[in-house]
Amino acid sequence: MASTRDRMIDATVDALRRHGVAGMSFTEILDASGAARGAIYHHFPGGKLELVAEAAQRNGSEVRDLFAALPGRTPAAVVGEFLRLVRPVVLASVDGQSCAVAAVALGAEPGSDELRASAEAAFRSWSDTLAARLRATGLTRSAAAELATTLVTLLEGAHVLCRAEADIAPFDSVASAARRLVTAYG
Amino acid sequence: MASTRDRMIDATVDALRRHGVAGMSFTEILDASGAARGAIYHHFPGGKLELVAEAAQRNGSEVRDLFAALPGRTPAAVVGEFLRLVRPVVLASVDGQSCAVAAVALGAEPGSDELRASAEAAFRSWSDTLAARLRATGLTRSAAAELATTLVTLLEGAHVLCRAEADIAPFDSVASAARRLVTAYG
DNA sequence: GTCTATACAAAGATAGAC
DNA sequence: GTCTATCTTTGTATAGAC
Repeated sequence: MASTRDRMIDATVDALRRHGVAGMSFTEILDASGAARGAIYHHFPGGKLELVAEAAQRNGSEVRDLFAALPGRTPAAVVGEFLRLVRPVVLASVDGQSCAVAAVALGAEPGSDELRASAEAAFRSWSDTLAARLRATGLTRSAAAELATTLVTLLEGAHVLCRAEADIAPFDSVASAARRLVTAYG
Repeated sequence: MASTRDRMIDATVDALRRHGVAGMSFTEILDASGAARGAIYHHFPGGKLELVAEAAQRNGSEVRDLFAALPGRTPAAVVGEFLRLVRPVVLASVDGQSCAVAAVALGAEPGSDELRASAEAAFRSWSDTLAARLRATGLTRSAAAELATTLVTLLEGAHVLCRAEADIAPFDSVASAARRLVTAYG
C-alpha cells in the first residue's frame, strides 16, 4: 500500500489536471488521499509550492518513462506509436482532465521560479527522450530535436483545444498533420 | 476614453493571461481598471463567470480579426505571415503572459459549461478564419482545415512550453517545423 | 506520524448612501 | 452610475494533544 505522502502526491497530480495550481485546494487533496489536515505541513514543510513541485516531477518522470519505451524502427513508426500512446491521455482533456505539467507551468507566478523550473525540467525530459528515440531511427541530431519539440508542443496544444471543444477531433486532425510532417524529415 | 466596463474587460484579459481564471482576483481588476468595488456586479451581474466569458470573447475577436487580415498568395506565405504575427505574442509567455483563451478553457469547471463554450467559440473562429485564408490560396477544404487546426494547436502548445522554459526557443523550433509541414500539403 | 482545532488572510458577493 | 462598507465563505497555515 502506498504511503500517505505518495497518495497525497498522486491526488495532487489529479487535482492539477482538473483545476490547476490556483484552483486546487488542500481540502480536495486531503479528501482524495484520506489524509488529515496536519499531514500537509508534516510531509511538505514548504506548503503548496513543495507539494505541487513534487507532483510535477512525479508526473514528468512517469510520462518520460513511457516515451523512453516507445517501439519503432523508423521515424514514422516512432511518431505513430507516440500518437497512439498519448491519444487516451488527450481524450481525458475532453472531460476536463488536462496536463498536470502544463497546469504547473501556467500556474507559476513570476518571482517564485521553483514551479516554472519544475515544469521546464519535465518538458525537457520529454523532448530529450523523444529526440533520443527518433535519433536512434536514423534522424540527424537537429531534425530529431526539432521534431521531438514539435510533438510535445502539439500534445500540449491538443490538451487545450480538446478541453475547449469537449471533443477529441482537434487531436485527430493534428495527429494526421504530425504523420505528414515526419515524412518531410526523411 | 474607454468606458469603465471596457477597461474592466481589458484588465481581465490581461489578468487571465498572467494568473488564469482561479488565480485572478477582482482586486487586481479593480486596481488595474480604476473601478470601484461595487462596479463589478453593476456591470456584470453574473459575477466572475460573466466577466471572464466576456474577456474571452473580446480577446477571441481581436485575434480573429488579425488572422483574417493575414497577407499571402500561397499557403507557405500565409503560414509564414501567421508565424511572424504570433511570435511576439508567444514571446510574452516567456515573461508569464500566456493565452487568455487557453486560460479560460483550462479554468472552466465541468458543470458550468459557459466558460468552456466561450473558449471553444474563440478557438473555432481562429481555426475557421485561418482555414479560409489557406483555402483562398488553393488548398483543398480538408487540407486547409487540418493545417489551420494544427497552426492553432502549435500556437497554444508553444505558449505553454515557452512559459515553462522562459525562452522563445521552443516556438522557433516549432515554427521551423510548421514551414516544413506546409510543403507537404502542396 | 496522525489527528483535531483554530488562527489569519483573501476571496467573491451584496447592501445601500450619494 | 459610482462609491464605501461589510457579510460570508474558503483558503493557507499553525499549534498542540495523542
